[in-house]
Amino acid sequence: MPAPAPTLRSLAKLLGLSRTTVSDALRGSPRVDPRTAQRVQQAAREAGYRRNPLAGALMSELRRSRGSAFHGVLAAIDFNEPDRPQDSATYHRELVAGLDARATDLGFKIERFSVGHAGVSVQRLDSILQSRGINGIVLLPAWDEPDLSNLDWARFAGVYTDYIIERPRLHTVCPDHYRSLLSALQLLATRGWTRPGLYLQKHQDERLQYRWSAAFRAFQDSHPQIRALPPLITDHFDRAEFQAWFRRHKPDVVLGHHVEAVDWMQACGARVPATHGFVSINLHMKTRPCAGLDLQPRALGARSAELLIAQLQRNETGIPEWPTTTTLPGRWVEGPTLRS
Amino acid sequence: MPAPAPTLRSLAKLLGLSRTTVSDALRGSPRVDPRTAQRVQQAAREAGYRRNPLAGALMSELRRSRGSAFHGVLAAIDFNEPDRPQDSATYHRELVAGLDARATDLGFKIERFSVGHAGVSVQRLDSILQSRGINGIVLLPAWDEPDLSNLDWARFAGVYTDYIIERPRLHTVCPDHYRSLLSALQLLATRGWTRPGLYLQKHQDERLQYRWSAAFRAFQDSHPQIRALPPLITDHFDRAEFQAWFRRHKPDVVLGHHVEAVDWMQACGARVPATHGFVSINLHMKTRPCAGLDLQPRALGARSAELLIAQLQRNETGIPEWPTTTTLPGRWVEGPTLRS
DNA sequence: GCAAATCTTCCGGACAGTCCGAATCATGCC
DNA sequence: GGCATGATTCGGACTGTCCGGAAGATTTGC
Repeated sequence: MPAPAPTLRSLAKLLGLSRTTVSDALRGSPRVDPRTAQRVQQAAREAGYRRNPLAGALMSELRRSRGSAFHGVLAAIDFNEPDRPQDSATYHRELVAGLDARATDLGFKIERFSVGHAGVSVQRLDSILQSRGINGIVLLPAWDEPDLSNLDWARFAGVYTDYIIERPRLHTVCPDHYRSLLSALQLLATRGWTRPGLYLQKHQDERLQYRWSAAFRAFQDSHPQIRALPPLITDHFDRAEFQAWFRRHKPDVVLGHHVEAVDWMQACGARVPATHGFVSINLHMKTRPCAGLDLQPRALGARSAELLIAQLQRNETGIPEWPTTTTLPGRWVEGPTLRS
Repeated sequence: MPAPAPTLRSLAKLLGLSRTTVSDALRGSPRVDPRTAQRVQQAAREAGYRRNPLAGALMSELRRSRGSAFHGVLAAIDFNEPDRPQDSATYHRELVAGLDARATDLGFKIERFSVGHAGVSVQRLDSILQSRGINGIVLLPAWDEPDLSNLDWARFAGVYTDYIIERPRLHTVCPDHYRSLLSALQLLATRGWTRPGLYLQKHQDERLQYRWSAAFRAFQDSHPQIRALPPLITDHFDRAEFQAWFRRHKPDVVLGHHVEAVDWMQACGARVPATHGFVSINLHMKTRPCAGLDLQPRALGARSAELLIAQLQRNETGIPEWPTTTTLPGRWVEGPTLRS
């Protein structure tokens, strides 16, 4: 018969102290006599006491927010960037939808906030969140490098829903671009395509640390039967540049973000999907029906909610010691720009 | 002045019922009169009641486990592979150490099991785990593709601590090889190294879907001032092959797993660290002091424990609908094989 | 027809750890 | 001696859940 697990109260009784003194002592509060604190800590070690992190999280929240009880509200922060491309709106929306759905399942609620330019300042955000008793934050993808280092992170737990954030270094959740592109290329190879071409905007590749082009090159290197066409990586989408590249290297299937490339290919005499193919590497940016990769923003949003809520349940706030990246491979979707 | 948020107790008082009846009613317990339940639910909606998810999780766990000493036991499964290289033993040990430490923090305990060859069969494992009431499983890295699809996954939550597992498709936790190598190369570039060379065993690159070589190529592509030497990727570590490659391409710094390459370089006339450098891309495989990347198995183990325990606390078992990969960048470590 | 058994519905106790105001006691100063 | 100050400890209140049992209604058995 195993002995029941020691609790604050049983430990207190053992020591002839009150549960509060024991609690304060274990957390190193200056309100207790150092000698008492030491005695308590030793007794805790010997009794094998382990504090229940869930209870800790609950009580800390409950006591701190005095009255306006913890209601599990999470903030979704949108960076109001004027130069962000419009075509990422669908992706954003789906991300928030997944976030919302999963958070609701787990008993939390999402509220959206806008920061920068048309939105509030970071300092204002800090006081808004603190007065509302919100301490879980999801940062929606930003086009440029976001900076929220001015927030008082000791009070918050946060997740960024894109590859890299340095200010501060938080856990991130994002698509597995590398693996997604690799499996798309593998699928195309089994269907007989031998001259895949990649068309990217430079900024899109750089912000992912070249993961798109790296996967493309790695696939070429490991598949000798595939023609190693050089990818076209340009500063801006440009018809003339694309067509020069297309005519010169003659890809049979083009992979890229910009669906309008289909028109440009057809203007060069290619027939899509009869003779040539086009594959979108982010279907949420498409402006017309298309085959390609669904990067699954909805599932990413759900996963972000889980990650954040797990932190809150462990009562973990602040910048993580070892920030991690959680990735999800894309899902292949058939479409009219590729013959089956 | 905002009204205080409604709680179970305030709602119960309003309705003239006890807090337990209200709680049961809101969770659809068959113990309450359906008419009462409906009345409660309507009142809750009108009052805008939202249950505190933290308190819910805590109490649910508390009541269910009825004062047992620990909240649960997790299984760490080791695949007993005869052909696994010996040099991964340190990495394994550190991984388990991190797992154990974090699990203990969170009120869980780790027990190790061995499967295959010298260990038990998968079917035997299934019955052992079920009879012991264990339902959280961490799979330690396997050299070949592990197969645990025969386990009755409806009862288990699992995490694999390496890149890819297909049988079944679980969440995984592993180093971010791509990002680690990229930042190591960037660091070397800022220190003036211009001819980095990569030396890999083929199997090591393939099981990571070419992430090592892809990062190496991506770095070369994006840094024109760096000489793009071809990586040496061989079936086995081979001195003659290495030296031929070294003499021909003259790398000034070599990155790889196999520290013995330092001897081979020196036999070719290179002086390490005076004129040339060597960087290990997995310091836990080193057989002598060395500069390089610590892939942080301890932190990975800790993260695996968190991921698994979060699933258990949400009461989620079975194969996840969308398996994700959680990665952690390596940490740069100085050493005697590289001048500062 | 009435006691006993069964079922329905609701209630109360116990539980976790935290925070802050209040209580208690010792010490210093005039 | 009286009062202010400081050091230390304590108690109350807080969240939602589970289960044993109370109270009352209904059915069963003879």
